[in-house]
Amino acid sequence: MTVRALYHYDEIGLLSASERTPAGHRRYTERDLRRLYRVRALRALGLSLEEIAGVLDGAADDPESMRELLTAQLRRLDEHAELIGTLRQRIRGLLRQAGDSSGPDPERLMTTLELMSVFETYFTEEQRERLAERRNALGGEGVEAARREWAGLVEEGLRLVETGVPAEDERARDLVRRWDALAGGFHPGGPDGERTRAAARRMWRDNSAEIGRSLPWPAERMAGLVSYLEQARRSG
Amino acid sequence: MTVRALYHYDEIGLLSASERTPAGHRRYTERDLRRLYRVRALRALGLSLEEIAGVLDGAADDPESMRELLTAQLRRLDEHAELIGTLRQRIRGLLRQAGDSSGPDPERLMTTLELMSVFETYFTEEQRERLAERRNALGGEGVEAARREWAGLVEEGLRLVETGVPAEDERARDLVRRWDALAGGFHPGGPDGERTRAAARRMWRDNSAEIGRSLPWPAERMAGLVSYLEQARRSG
DNA sequence: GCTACGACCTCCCCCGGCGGGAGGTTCAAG
DNA sequence: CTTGAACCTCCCGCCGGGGGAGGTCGTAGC
Repeated sequence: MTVRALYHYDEIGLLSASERTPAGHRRYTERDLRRLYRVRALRALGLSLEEIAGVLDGAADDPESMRELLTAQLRRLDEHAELIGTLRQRIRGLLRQAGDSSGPDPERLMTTLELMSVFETYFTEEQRERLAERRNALGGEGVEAARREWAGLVEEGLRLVETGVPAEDERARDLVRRWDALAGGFHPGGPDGERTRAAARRMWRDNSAEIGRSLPWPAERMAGLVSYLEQARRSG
Repeated sequence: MTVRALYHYDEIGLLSASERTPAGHRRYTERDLRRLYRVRALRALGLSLEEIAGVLDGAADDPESMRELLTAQLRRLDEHAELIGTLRQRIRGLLRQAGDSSGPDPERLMTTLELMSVFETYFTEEQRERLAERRNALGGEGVEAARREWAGLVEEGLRLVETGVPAEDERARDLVRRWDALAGGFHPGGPDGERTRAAARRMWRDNSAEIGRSLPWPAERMAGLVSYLEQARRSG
């Protein structure tokens, strides 16, 4: 406990010495001291000074307020703990990614970071949770199989683009259908799924270069493919 | 993302638009945008802007810095999670105390809070952990038995005080010995135990009224008993 | 009684990570 | 040409105090 904290409590009216010596020095009475003890204990539980003032001044009127405050604080702590848990998971994932290949690859790590940010820009937290649920439901091999299948679709699409097949061609439209079916496995059902699908298309359209950076194909070829597929989708 | 945050990043030199229009409007280039993505992702992991600036500007020189930063952050999050865990335990304990008796008893709750603060004043965090270990080792019934035995000692001591038996009397010194033996079960062994014992005596001496408030005997009688025992201890 | 030296006082600026507003300029659509 | 939105700079505010300047007070030793 520093004297600055006491001055601060005095300033904000949370706890002031009820007496002063003629010279102006603060004299804390027994009652002040007891109030200080309560303040410190409640601070140590993570309550704000404002909340503490409220419960200490209003507790006489409403004996329930204390319990309400504590349960509310418990909820806040629970939420906070959950947040910390997800952050730990994420950081561990990043460290695994950075550490599993023999040489550390800061470029790949940075790209992953960028993609995390792009993801959070286009999907709400709720949507990201739904998507994570779907991904977990598919399991590791399911995701890996989808990735391989998708790689085949990309190769096929790049061939269509670069051999000059128009986007209105039935082959392009069929590719779009298979592409969307594959992506569909990662989206939740119902109107939520439609929303995440739309968000994903926006994300691809606005950031195909950025996303392409994490893929084995050159970013500009991916960008071309994305706009080609978009055109084919509109035409169908 | 608000524009204020971008201005702030500019101000502290973390991220500034590399170009400006003739009118002075910021133009963020593709590279700026990628840097922004990294900043946002690292912020979302709980890193400070200063740390982010450090790792983004120094990562080229030292590819290890990123990993170090992430592991350090992981440690911080672990500590934070542990703190939150203990706070939750405490709050749950307080809520139990407030809720088990039929009517809520805010006075008792307040007294408990005061005692928590007094405890934290006299024992370091490490010492409190040791004491908690000992208490857990004794178990619930062990603590309850000690409490009953101790109540007997208090009654005995109050009789000695109030019948005028001098503190130098053998009966008083014997009481002190049994008192200390009982308390000894709650203290760790070795020099640590000596330190926590000394801290406990200081706490009793300075705050017998405060502590007595939580006991079934009047505070001033407990205060008298404490100073009597102290005198007896010195005389022996 | 005098003189150190510590403890206390008030007043003010500082941290991080922005939010919000005032007051002015610029841009794009109608 | 106007109008409304977007942008700019500059400044004050939050929370829980930390730290220092510059002055006063209290007490212990000589």
